[in-house]
Amino acid sequence: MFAIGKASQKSGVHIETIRYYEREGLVPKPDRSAAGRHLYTADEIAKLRFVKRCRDLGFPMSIIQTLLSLNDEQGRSCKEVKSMAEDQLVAINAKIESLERLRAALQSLSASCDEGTSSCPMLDSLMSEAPTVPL
Amino acid sequence: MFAIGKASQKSGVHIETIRYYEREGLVPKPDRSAAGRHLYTADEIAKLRFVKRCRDLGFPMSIIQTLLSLNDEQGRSCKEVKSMAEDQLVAINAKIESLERLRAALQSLSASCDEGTSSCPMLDSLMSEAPTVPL
DNA sequence: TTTTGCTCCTGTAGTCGCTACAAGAGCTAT
DNA sequence: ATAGCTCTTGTAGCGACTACAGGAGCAAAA
Repeated sequence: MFAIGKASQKSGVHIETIRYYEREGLVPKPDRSAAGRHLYTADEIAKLRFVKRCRDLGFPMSIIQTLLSLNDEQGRSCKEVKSMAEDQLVAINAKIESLERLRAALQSLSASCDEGTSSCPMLDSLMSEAPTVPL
Repeated sequence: MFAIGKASQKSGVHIETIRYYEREGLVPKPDRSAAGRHLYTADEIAKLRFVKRCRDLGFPMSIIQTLLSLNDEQGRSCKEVKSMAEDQLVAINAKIESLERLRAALQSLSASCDEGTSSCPMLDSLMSEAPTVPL
């Protein structure tokens, strides 16, 4: 049994964030010591670590909630998990593509921006009705 | 002179978002008609369009505020603008790389997840102390 | 002219995923 | 005993919106 500081260290989730997850019902509030402190079991810490990894993978909390319940459920969870992972992959790919388009636009605007000129081509383009760069 | 609905249409910024920008002081509140409605000039609409384009390029509001003031200032703004654009490019590249790492991790986890098995390798890996996939 | 239905106004609260702070109680090491 | 860390609850803030509620105004059809 570990206090919240240890649980935070072992899971990699900040103390404040653990409390936030508990408030939001993403993970259950653990039992307490006589003095009213939360005490975490190894299982509860594993759950926190799971949440952290999923967040790092870009899953929103609502999806993580579902994943946690699939995990508790045992059984034919794998198919659903895989499909959620694939949805997430699609979302990540979309984000990457949109950032790449953005980068191209910014690079082209930035390249037009030379040092000596009195007005700024980049600002002018962004202000104009028909921009020189597609977004 | 255009009412807020037209200004929204012409700039591509949602009405509520225009009001939000005005509340935050990013753009000035326009003059009013006799009946108390905001009336937007072409210039004010251009400013809104500028803010929209910058937001689409991923600039935060604080940077946009600086860009707007550089634009008003006239003069040797171009160099500073270019440097801000380059900072933004660095940030975008970092985001793209981190998303690509994420994608690799998710793909590898998802690939391990086959349909028939009773427990889910992906969930197991995410729950375990030493994960099979680097983040 | 009245009525219908759109637009506009202000103000407030909600979103997501935290993060920070305050004021107090408890626990541990010297 | 004391110093200094850790824990508790509660609340407010972040960025960039978005979504109401409740009311006023305005333009065009009947």
